Amino acid sequence: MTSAESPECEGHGAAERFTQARAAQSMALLEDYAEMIDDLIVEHGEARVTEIAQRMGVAHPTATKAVARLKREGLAISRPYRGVFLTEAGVALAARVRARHRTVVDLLVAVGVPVETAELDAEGLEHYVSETTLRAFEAWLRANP
Amino acid sequence: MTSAESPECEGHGAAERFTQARAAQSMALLEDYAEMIDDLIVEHGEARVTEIAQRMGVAHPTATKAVARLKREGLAISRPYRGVFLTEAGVALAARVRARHRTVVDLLVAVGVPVETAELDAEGLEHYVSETTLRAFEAWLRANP
DNA sequence: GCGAAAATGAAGCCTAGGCTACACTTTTGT
DNA sequence: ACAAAAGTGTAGCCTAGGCTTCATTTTCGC
Ligand SMILES: [Mn+2]
Ligand SMILES: [Mn+2]
Ligand SMILES: [Mn+2]
Ligand SMILES: [Mn+2]
Repeated sequence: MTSAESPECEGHGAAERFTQARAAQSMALLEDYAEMIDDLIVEHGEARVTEIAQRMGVAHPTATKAVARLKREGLAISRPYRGVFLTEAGVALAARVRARHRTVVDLLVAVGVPVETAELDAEGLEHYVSETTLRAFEAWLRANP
Repeated sequence: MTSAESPECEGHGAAERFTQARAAQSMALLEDYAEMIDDLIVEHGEARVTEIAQRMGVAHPTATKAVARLKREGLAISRPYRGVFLTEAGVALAARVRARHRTVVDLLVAVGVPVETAELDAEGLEHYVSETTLRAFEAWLRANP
């Protein structure tokens, strides 16, 4: 539309895409930390801030801030100088995120992306895969084994 | 690896994934604005801040800040109370981003994602698709027409 | 041409998410 | 048992990217 052709041809469809992408972005950090904390608990029985920071590739106060946000959102609990643990909601999120991550990697590999690259890209991609798209991926993978 | 089995079994491979994802994220905003400004110039001959803001779904000062960053990075130029234009580098970025966006949508649709959903998800996904993955998508689409 | 409307700029506030520096607590080794 | 080392918390700084509010400029209608 050059300016005001029809009252509402588009112009509102465009913004929605970006708004949704921004919403997904705001969950990305939470999702990655939840999954990683769950990994650490499985491996070590607890998740320590220092190791979370190491694996995320950030300084330890950065990890501390992320944990604070997880707690604020009801996804984690912790006490001073003790390990970090996930709430029920946190564990559920971690499980969902881990499954989605795997599906994304599987689909990438299935269409010819090298495994190494698939692992790298999936870490960013996963957070923008909607439920609908995820189900489409799963269906396609089942149909193309 | 419970703690320190082998000197460097892993623990450094994990962080790289997140570091790469963060790097991609820092380019996402620039990419979307460059593409949109290019769209507007093609449609209207120029890109006005108000319309950029409308299409991005943000307030106009937010768009102004984004344009300031584009200028700082050598991707755009503008003068007070006049339209925004792209530099050669900006036009090149826009073209690359537009092509990648289209490829991502095409691949999603090809594996069974509804077009509407593909358009929504692609707006976030595109920024995390590496060159290697993009080429794999293109090859797969050629092989599965 | 001029006044009203629209667009733009500028200032200032907020949160998220990075960082360093430093203080404090816990763990560890002798 | 106690000193050193490791881990953790806190404070404070930075940038990006949202927002509102208000001043200024341009554009438009008459
Ligand atoms: Mn991730
Ligand atoms: Mn992941
Ligand atoms: Mn985008
Ligand atoms: Mn796009």
